[in-house]
Amino acid sequence: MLATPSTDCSIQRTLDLIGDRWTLLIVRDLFRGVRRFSRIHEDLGIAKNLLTDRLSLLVDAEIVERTPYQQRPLRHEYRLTAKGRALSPTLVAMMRWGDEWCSGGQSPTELVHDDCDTRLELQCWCTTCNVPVPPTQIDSRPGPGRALNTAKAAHG
Amino acid sequence: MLATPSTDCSIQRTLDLIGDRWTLLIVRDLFRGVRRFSRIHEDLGIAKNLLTDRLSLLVDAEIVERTPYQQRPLRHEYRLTAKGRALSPTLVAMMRWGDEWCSGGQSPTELVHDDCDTRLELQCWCTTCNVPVPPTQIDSRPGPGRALNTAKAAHG
DNA sequence: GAGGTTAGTTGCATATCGAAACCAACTTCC
DNA sequence: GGAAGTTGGTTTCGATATGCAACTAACCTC
Repeated sequence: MLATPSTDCSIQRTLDLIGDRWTLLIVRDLFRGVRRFSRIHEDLGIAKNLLTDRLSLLVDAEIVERTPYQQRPLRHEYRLTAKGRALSPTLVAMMRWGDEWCSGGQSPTELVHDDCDTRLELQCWCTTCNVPVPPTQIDSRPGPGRALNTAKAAHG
Repeated sequence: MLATPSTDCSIQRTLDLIGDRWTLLIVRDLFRGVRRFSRIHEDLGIAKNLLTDRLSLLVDAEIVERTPYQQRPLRHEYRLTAKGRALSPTLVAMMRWGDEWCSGGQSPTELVHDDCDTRLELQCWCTTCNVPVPPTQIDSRPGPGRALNTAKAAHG
């Protein structure tokens, strides 16, 4: 969680916010509806001081918001913001990878389409052609956010 | 990088392997074709002892393989295995998130569909309905890899 | 008013990190 | 043939982060 000297890489910037051992697990719990300090604490087994620290970093980063769920005694819960919910594909990607490569292809939990109960895949999607795009049809190029760099074969 | 007591969660298992500040950046460099110790070292600014450590963990995890690229002096380079290349969607997801939320929507690098040059989104895809599935239409259920757990609203 | 619940803070031992120095096996330059 | 450079590390050590346990505070229930 260092202030890295702003390299022009979105992966780097993302990891600066969520790239430690606990943060994404906290976000996962919030997705699952585990929203209170004590519940997250017991679910993850994270030390309380670290949980306090990580939650406040997440709130600072506007990934999570802290809202009261009762007065007297005043208690807060933690909820994902739109920015936080946008981490969904990242978590899904990790989950699918873990399923495939760390659990012998057997998912502990499956994600399915609520309409038809089909197990979901994660893919790149072209909004123009309206088709999924496999890795082989992906090109990369320097984007509007700072150029100057070579950015040749930037990904796969 | 602790030996976590095997919780039934693929996200957890994935983070046990790649969930620290450097590992995914190393993987990103390998995707980009930066494969040698000294090049990764200077590109990331990572301490050499940590790079040695992380590379050997990646090799142990079979995400990376170490192969000689010359004899006399014997030198090795690091290449992604199939398991490592399968991390592509995870990196793409993080890249898109960082573009959207940490770079003011301005991508330093864009991924585009080679057919039509449209910037790509990463989404869940239902192979039955042949449509992209937004987070709100995702359900989750216990999978074949170990059941017993409650696994109610597990994701979105 | 004793005990429980929730959400923390504080203090301290230990583990991990980061920077720099050092090392070894070569190669190239002069 | 000796000096300096390159690559890929290992070692050392002070700084930082982590994990555990104890403590606190505000309230509620019995």
